Amino acid sequence: MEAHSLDISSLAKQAGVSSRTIRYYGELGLIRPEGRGPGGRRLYGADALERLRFISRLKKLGMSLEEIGDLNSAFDRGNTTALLSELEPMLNTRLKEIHTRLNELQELEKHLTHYLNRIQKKQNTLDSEPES
Amino acid sequence: MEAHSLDISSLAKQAGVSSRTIRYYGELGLIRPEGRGPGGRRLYGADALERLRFISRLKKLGMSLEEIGDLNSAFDRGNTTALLSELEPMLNTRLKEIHTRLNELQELEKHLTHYLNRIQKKQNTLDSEPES
DNA sequence: CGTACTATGACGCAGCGTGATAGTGG
DNA sequence: CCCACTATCACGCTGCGTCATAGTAC
Repeated sequence: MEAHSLDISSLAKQAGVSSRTIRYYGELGLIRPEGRGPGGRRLYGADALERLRFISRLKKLGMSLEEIGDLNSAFDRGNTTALLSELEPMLNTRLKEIHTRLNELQELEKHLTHYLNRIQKKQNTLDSEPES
Repeated sequence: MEAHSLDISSLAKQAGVSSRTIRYYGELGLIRPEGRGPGGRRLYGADALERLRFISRLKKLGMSLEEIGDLNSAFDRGNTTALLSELEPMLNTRLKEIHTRLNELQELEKHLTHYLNRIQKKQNTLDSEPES
């Protein structure tokens, strides 16, 4: 194909993911090779790298691959406005979930600390005391 | 069996879990019925309820079923000292993981907030400065 | 001629939810 | 006879890691 086509492992290295990950994203329809080289090998264009980085950023923001897939058409059209307006509610949802999860973990932390204190004091009431 | 044997759904209700969960715990060797009733139905003693509650408490502390399984022998022997001494390092590990996770989530929160701000600014820009 | 890499296919993981199918209690 | 409940499979979910098998690039 094009002179600047990348094979799967080159792309993987540049994007900081594994080849397996790229194949998996392919199964989900998140990325496609420009074409296939000899031996059926996937050949990717430079846009694939950009797309992989886009995916990685969204994943870092806690989005699922399914949600990311939902943004595909906007990304494909290069329609920034549409992309942003779809992205915003998703990220807000994520933000709420993170707050919830933060609270849960802080609760958990308190319980654990409490438990550990009790253990250290050898106050064994593990299997009979009710919990708050 | 014993007059106070419980069937799986009664036990489930009292323990606040599903029948499926109890069967699954059975597969993992976390709980066993005293015996089987007519039709092969599982019959549980009162100790099963106690054990399920123990499991639930540990799960609330973020422990995996596998870790919980490791505490089984101590629980079976009713050896509180042994149980506590095995439990403590596990809980400490959990606590560290929770701290790590808390930090990650807080980072994530910052990124999300930052991103959302940029989106809103971008949209404003795009709104006032239509397609060129 | 190696051997490192590729392709496809499929199981594994955590903790159950959720059917499917068939046998039972009351 | 009904209907609700039980029993035993077994797939689904999330995001790949990893192994198996076979073909291929260099």
